[in-house]
Amino acid sequence: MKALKIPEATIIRLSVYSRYLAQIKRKGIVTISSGEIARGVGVSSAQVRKDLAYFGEFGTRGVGYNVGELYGYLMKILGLTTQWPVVIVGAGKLGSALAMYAGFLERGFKVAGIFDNDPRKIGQKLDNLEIMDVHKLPEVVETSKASIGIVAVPAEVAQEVSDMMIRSGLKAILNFSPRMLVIPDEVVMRNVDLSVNLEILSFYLGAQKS
Amino acid sequence: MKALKIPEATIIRLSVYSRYLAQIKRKGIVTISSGEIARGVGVSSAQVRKDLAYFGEFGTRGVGYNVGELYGYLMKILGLTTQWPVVIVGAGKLGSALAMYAGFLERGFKVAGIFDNDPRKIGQKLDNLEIMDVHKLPEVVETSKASIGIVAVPAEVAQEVSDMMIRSGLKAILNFSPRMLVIPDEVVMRNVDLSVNLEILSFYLGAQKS
DNA sequence: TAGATTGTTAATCGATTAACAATC
DNA sequence: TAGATTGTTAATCGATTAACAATC
Repeated sequence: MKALKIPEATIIRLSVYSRYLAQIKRKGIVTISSGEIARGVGVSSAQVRKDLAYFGEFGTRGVGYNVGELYGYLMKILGLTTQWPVVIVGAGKLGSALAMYAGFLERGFKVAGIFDNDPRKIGQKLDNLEIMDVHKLPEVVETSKASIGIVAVPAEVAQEVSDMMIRSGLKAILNFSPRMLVIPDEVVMRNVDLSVNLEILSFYLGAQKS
Repeated sequence: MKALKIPEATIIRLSVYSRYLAQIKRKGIVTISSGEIARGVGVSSAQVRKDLAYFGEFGTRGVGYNVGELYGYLMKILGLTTQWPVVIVGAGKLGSALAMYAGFLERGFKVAGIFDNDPRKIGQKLDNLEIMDVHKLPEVVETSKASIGIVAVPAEVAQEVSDMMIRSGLKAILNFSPRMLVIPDEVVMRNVDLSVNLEILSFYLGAQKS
């Protein structure tokens, strides 16, 4: 599929475009230009065309793009035409919120299980989802065919949990713990740092003063 | 303070370094080299030195950096030596989880108030924090001296909430809604997209197959 | 045909990496 | 002095922007 290396920034923007197009589609608009997409999401029109060009030719010169068609292509490129089962380890505040976050479901991610090692939490329900013993992880990964695991545990046990996830067969990890995880090359990982965004704001607020 | 333009990627890494140093400091280690920091957080040693060089000279040639000292400098640079009051609008799953997220408090962010417009939510308590009517926002921003607001509402009302935040006097916005917000130039904003990280994993998992 | 907009190439810009003199 | 490591400059790499031929 991918001949040349695609910048990660491009993938992020494709996700943004796809959501913007979903919104435009809902309004019943049929055709859109790169310039309109650009204005809608806050990038340049050249950027939009360049990003799309990595994957093919989706538009018509002189006309623009068919909204529904382009949306479909983007969802396909992003791998969002099938549902991804996801498992979460850590049923604290963050893990629980993520488990019930509707935004994931909207984009095709289904929580196949949430796990913890705290006996007081195991067996409790989050809506319809029962918190399971983390020892059940390998079993659930297998039966649900999950590929993606979310690490929502304290930093001290994040590496251990990540190791267990990989042993269980997960191929991708989304790490919410503020700790660098060591993983094999073939596993895909992303680190999400909730605090860092506030810290960047803090930095810029501070810089403004001086 | 800042003579030349500092890459945002540098700020993000400074935040990562600072947290790694906190961990090292707790272990009682006094001196560290750029190479060790680099290995600890997964970047190159040249990158570490370059990032620090934007702000001054913090090390000793032939020796390395004093852990506690460098940690202090980084916290100062990031503006984390004072506590930032933060307000959250939207007391749904995500907003509530963020309000109670301990990771923010650890890094100096204190939730000064959480707001909603749903009468069923107003008056309810999240731990010790009472969910307030969104009409009280301007008042709380003023009395708490908050500068930072977190948008945790559905996309449809995100712009409206952002406008209200800015009218209330907030100078920085952390936007969790998947919608581009229009804000005045002097306001700092960051968009956090929880789904996009899963989508990137989805993309790479898909690309591996072909 | 005239006007509009794509896809793509070349130019620019910015960030990372490599290398090394300075110096502890 | 010898070894280590910083701070900084220059080289490399990669991503964004500008420009325009292709074409609807």
